[in-house]
Amino acid sequence: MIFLRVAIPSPLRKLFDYLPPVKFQAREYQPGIRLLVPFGHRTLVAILVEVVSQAQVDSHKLKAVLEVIDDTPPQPTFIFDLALWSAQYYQHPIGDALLQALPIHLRKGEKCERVHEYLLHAIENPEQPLNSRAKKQQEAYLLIKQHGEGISADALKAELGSIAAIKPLLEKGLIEKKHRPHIIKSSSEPLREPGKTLNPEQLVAVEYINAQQGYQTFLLDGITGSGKTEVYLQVIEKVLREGKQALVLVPEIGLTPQTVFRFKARFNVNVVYMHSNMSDKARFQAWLQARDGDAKIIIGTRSAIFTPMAHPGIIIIDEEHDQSFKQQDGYRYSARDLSIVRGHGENIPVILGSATPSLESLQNANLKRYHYLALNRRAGNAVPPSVELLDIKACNLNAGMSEPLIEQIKIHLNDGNQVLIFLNRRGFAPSLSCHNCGWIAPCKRCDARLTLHQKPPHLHCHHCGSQKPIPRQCHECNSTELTAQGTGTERAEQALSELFPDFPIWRIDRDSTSRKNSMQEIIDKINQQQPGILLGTQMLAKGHHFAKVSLVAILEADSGLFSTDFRGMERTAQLITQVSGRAGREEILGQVIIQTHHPEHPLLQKLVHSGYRDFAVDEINNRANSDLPPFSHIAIIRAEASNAGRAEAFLQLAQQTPTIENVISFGPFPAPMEKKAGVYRSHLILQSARRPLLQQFLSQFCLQLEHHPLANKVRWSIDVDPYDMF
DNA sequence: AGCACGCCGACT
DNA sequence: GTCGGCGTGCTC
Repeated sequence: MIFLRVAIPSPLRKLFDYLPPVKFQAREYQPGIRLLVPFGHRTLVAILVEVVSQAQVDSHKLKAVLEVIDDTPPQPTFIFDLALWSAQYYQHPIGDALLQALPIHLRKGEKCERVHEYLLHAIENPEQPLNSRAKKQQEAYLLIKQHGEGISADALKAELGSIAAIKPLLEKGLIEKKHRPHIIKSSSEPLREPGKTLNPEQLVAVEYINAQQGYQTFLLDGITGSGKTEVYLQVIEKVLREGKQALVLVPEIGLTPQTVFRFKARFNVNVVYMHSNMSDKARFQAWLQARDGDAKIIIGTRSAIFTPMAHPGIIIIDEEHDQSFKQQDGYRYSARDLSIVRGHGENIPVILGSATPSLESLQNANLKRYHYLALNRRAGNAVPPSVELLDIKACNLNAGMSEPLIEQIKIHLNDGNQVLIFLNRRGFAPSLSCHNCGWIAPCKRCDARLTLHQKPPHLHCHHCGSQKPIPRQCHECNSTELTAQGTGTERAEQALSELFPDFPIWRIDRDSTSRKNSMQEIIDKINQQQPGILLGTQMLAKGHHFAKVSLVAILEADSGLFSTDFRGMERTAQLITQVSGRAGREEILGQVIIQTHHPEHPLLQKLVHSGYRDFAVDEINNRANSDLPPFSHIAIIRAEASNAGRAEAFLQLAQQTPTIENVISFGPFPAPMEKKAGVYRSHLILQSARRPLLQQFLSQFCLQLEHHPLANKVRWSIDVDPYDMF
């Protein structure tokens, strides 16, 4: 008798045993295949983990598998094992973790088949004549006839706008469908256009990486504009020449058409990408092409780390410090960290690239776990920008801008250049307060203030999304003197348009770019090169190249300096450095002005006068002195409940279970924003100097939590290697 | 997480 | 009388 032990997408951290399907047939059950099983009152897609001869529960409780979906596992064993490893490491329920490693199409139980793409061919001597009145059909027929090798329905649609004519033409036998051969002309020469000439640093990096065999991790630390992408391209070239594939992960907002275009322009190979705004079907087809080796370059965001490759060649993580590589809810895995595990397992190199590497990666380079490669020179003759701290302690501010800054903006605009103003706050003002009694409009569901927006006028909570009209009177004293406190991008835009009425202002934040393509439209306008002001939030910090920007102004550097989060300083430094990198490219000398109330802050001083790397050395020392990551490893147990105190009570009880030696727990503490979207949140922090010890402890601790008397009354989750402490 | 079961309040 | 509110408990 055999039993099928399967993983079920549920929050339960265990496997479930099933009987083989009733219509029993002698067959082999390979781990990794998908099964349809009855579970409670539902039918779910499950994944076979192992075949056992002894069930873990009484046989009368066992149900039978309804259907075997796959004959063979849809993904290679290695990816299945990676997903298992990740479920274990991140302490996430196994079924959910295994299913999240698959494309959505497969999670839903769809058959794992490649859609055979058809090409339409014209039939030479059709039995029926073409209907002379059907103009659309004639047009389509002629176009198809022109394509001797056939044309896809998609391409036809692009030409004609409609493909309604295909059906009648097929029925009349005027055209026919033929399978497109899968192997896309794999020309022996992968280069479509020659690579750029490398500067000596790039050359060293490319040659160093290409000289290594098998698994190695390289930290490519290259300042903005130093040509990291060219290094990636030339390393990929070697991979392609060996007939292997490259997986390139980019931050969520970094996957733009231009990114993909750069790879397609260079190489004569099938490049696919996976992005959240593609259809499930399109992503699944890209996944299949990668799995079967037909896609040679795969570009994707976080979840693409689980994309199988038939001939793995290299993994590249661009902007490795970016927080979007860590999933921030549910299954909290880090695609960057998994890329190292994967590279090691598949014995292929991994490149982590960034202008502002994470302190973890820098420390790994210090310990010689990673090879450190630096690119310090900007491409062309671009000179690094001059950076200054502007003390605004005693300054009058107009919408967050000091007099000296406004003067500088004027100079740069009059020189015919563009100015970039960075303000990491959306809306008109971060709060609305009563001039008479000091009351501040609060969010009912969060421990937060409501942000005032003017376009359209309303109060908006940026933490839970709730909105309400602007009150006319103070809720405490009924005074009508309500005033906007502080500055957001809307207000800065208004002030700038009054100060500089002759120049265009382009505002870039979530509100101004919510419409599809509106971001691209604004960027196109900016790149028309006339002088003007770009004003925006961190959306401005990444990727986009603005050739005409000569001045970058950071209106407020202080918010991250005294953050309760130990990574606050690191993030601030990364953001300042990334934004500053937008200043001055090519022939224009760049200037960066950072407004601050704390010009004497030692880390700010270090960052401005010595740069990110020296800053990082100091900050790594600080981490070492306070035993924080990367010098220790932590996990957070987060609990939330609608009932105040219950989340904390849960963790309080949990905290009483003894830890093992060398694992310590702190807390529980109320979360930095205790109440959010109507729920109360509490944290328990576990820390150890040794990763395996923390792992060992967490495995048993999770099981205890699951059977905790309050476990059903609170929502709880675990975050291993948390990125932020919220 | 779902989903059903179950036991109390305001509707045709 | 019953539709539906969400507390509680279970899932091989």
